[in-house]
Amino acid sequence: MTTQAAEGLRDRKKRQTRAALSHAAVRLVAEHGLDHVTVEDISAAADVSPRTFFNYFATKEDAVLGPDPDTGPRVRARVLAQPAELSAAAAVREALSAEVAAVVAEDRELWLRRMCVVQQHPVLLAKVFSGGEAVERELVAGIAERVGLPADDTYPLLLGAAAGAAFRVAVVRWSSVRWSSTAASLQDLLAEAVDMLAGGLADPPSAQSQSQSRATSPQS
Amino acid sequence: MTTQAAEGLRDRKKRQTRAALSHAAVRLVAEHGLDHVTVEDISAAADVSPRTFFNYFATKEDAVLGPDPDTGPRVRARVLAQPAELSAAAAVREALSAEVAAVVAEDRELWLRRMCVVQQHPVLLAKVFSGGEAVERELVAGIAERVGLPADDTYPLLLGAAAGAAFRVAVVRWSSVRWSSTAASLQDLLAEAVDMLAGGLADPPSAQSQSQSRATSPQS
DNA sequence: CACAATTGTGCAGTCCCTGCAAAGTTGCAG
DNA sequence: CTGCAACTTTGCAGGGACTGCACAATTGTG
Repeated sequence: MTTQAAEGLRDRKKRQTRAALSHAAVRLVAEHGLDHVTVEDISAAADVSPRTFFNYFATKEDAVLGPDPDTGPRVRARVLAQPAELSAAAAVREALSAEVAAVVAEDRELWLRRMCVVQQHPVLLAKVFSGGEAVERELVAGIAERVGLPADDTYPLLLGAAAGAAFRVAVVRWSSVRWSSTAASLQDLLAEAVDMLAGGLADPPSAQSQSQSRATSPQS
Repeated sequence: MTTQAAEGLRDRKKRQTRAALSHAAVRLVAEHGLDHVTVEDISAAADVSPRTFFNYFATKEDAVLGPDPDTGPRVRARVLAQPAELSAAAAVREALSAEVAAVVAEDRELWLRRMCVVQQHPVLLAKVFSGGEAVERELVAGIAERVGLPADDTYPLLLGAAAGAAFRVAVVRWSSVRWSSTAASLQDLLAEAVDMLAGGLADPPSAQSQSQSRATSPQS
């Protein structure tokens, strides 16, 4: 499904090179830290010239966290493929959940290491879901198409951005909690976040001194 | 209010230098495009050495879109200062609305130009609300404190991230619509987005062909 | 095998960004 | 006002990201 049968030698090699660079980047950065790894190191580990590196990735960060090029279209297709009875928000939830499941199943080690890297370099968080970039645009396009609104309308834009936010939060919590006793799956955390969004961010789900008593407790 | 009386010559000069660099950066980039302006150009326009530039901003982009250092704490304080009867989501809405009003009133021209820049370089969108950076962290901390939850709990993280997403969407729509006939204010767009979030992203607010086919089917 | 198309590579060069140490400024106490 | 301490600015040297360009290598095709 991910690899077409009718694929020439050329495209296969491209995939391999790209994967080699990505894997090398993730491994080295997880091992030595982002700024202790140069593009030269990565290309050397992947057996290509440094110049070739930039034929595949625009920046060093992209090699570590950049999604492969067909992630966007795939997510978009997933959103449209959800049963028509689902609300748009539910469709997005299911689509993302399916995507996470597929991606983690396919390359578990890679993603575990990626999460280590993210934990050490929160700056890269924006790129995990490619904040505002290609994937989110495709997602927005899919939502827009599904609900029959223009892609620059508030609703698709907001649902797409909110989904990205939920995804980011899920990743953060997952990578910060996985060292503790409770090991929640990324999908569960994602579902939790999306459900909370769908619930309108109603006050707190489980605070101690909350709904009424907040009025009694002076804050500032 | 913004400038304390008890402020030495030193701090005043620092403020001035920072503002000069920021203004020069925004002006030049709006005029010539992001990659046709070098740090050297900016520092020259601000009458400081290139080296000094990096004493104030870590990156070129920060000089264009980076919020001044006390934005984070200010937003946090705003969240905590909202009346206790408000829900957390409502408090965030009011806080952001107030922040936008204050900031736009104080330096309108600067912000208009900033929006031009953002429109030309969507890559910078993440930095408008400093996606995942200082301001969002402070916002999350404020929310957490307000509702009495730890700052690494899902709820504060998600509300903060969602607010950032709403802000981004509002800015996008504002800067893409302001050339058309309908000129909505940034605050209105922000309120619209936050309300949509608070409504749980209920299906489409105004879809044409969907309303019936979806209305018959309940969401999960 | 010849030919076109695509991909890999080396090279030169620009620019971003940093550490360090030497100036120049400002604040302050004597 | 004078000397000292704290801080800021600046120049310099340098590493590393990234790009354009020309050329070599490889693959697809007739």
